[in-house]
Amino acid sequence: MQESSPVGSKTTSAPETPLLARLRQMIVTGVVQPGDLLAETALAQDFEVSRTPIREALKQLEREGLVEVRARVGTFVRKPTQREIHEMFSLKEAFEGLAAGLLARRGEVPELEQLKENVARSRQAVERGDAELYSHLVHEFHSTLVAGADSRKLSEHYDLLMNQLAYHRIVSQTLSLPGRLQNSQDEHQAIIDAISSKDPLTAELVMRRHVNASSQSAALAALKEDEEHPG
Amino acid sequence: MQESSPVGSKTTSAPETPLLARLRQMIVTGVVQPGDLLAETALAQDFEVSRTPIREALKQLEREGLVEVRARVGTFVRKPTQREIHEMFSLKEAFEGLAAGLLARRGEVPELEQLKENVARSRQAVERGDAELYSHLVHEFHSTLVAGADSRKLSEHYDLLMNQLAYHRIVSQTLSLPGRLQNSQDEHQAIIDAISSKDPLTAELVMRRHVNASSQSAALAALKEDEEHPG
DNA sequence: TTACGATTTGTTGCATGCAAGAAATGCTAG
DNA sequence: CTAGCATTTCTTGCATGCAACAAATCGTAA
Repeated sequence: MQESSPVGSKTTSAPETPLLARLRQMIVTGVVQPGDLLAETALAQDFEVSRTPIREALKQLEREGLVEVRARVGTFVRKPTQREIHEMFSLKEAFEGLAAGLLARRGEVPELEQLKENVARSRQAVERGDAELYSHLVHEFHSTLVAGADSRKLSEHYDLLMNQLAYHRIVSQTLSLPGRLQNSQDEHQAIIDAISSKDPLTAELVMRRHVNASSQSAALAALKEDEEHPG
Repeated sequence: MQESSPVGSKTTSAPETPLLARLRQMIVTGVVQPGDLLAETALAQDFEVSRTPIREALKQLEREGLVEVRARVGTFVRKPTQREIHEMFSLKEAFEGLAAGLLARRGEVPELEQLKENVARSRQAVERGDAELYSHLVHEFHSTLVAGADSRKLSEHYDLLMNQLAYHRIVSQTLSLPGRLQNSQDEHQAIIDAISSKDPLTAELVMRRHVNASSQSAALAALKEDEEHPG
């Protein structure tokens, strides 16, 4: 265990391999679906590398909760349980509430401007009835808000969480929209107001109420979706 | 991308290898210190396995933020930056606040009894002036509280966080505790009271104030420590 | 037809060899 | 003595071979 030099960790660690990113993308976007087998040999051929780097990527995805590696059986795309989804929504509320509070403390930052623009564009999307665009903008709103908290550790945990929730999100999103659309829009505006007035406590409170309301309707939709297409 | 059977993820995924656990333990307990080189070949000989499983473990520890792998240079034990420590304390507050709220909603559960016993034992430790025992009990208090939230996902994120904070904890806690000893004890009691009366909002609020106060004290101690022994 | 056992197939786990590159070392010239 | 360059050493990255095991398949007997 010899000693050496580098103790001051730099600003950030090395960027992850493109291979890992591509595999993760395939899962969260639903290109491969829960239950599908991800065989190392097959992937190695597809990506034109050996099994070794594939293996490393799959191991990481296992830790991220996206796949399940069963020894000497295979690696399978994982589907979160209903309970896990519920737990993850609780965490989402905590993370985004924290982010809103931190952002409110920061004052005038570019992310705040981006949020305002986002709400403006969202309003147009609502008027036009463009559900797809609105969905995209909602996602962007939450991403921007967390990024605006300016906390790398928070972002890491948040990304980890949202990757596991992503597949679930895209299947339930469209279903949960209609009823909550206008409410959601109003809540976004309220969040921005609280942040703009540098009121961290209110910002967090309003944010958490918003996430909670969204989560409940999304969870409801997911449950319905799951009953129709079990397993 | 052929399809297959297992879609219902079981209660839990496979337990991690003992090798990974041992390596992680070496880092969080300070057996190897920030900046130390963890060479794959050397570790392979120590653990009497080939480089392959060592590699996998090190990669995972990199994902957990405990080591930094520099390509074709070496794998080094990582030391969080002051900023990262600050960010992690924010997350700790959010996690434990969430846990306190969830626990307060659960009513009578064994973990609540354990917390009460913990406070009782802590009081004795305070009277005896047993700082080491008290330090241990403080850690146990927080662990039990999070476990009592009964959320696997929360626990996963919390463990991930605390592993990165562990080394920092053992070097700074002994310094930061003495001054806050009685305060900390009172706050623990207040947290239990709120949980016992099934008041989630108060439980979370009190918990967060407690974590915040402890964190500030710890961060201060760490800063002082760091000035004397710069990384 | 059905139940059951042997065999075949498919998968991951691990060991090992080699190459690429970074860093330390030593050597040489001034 | 110092600076700079060549060389050596040490490290990880990747490819590949083989073993262990699980599961599916096929054949056989009742």
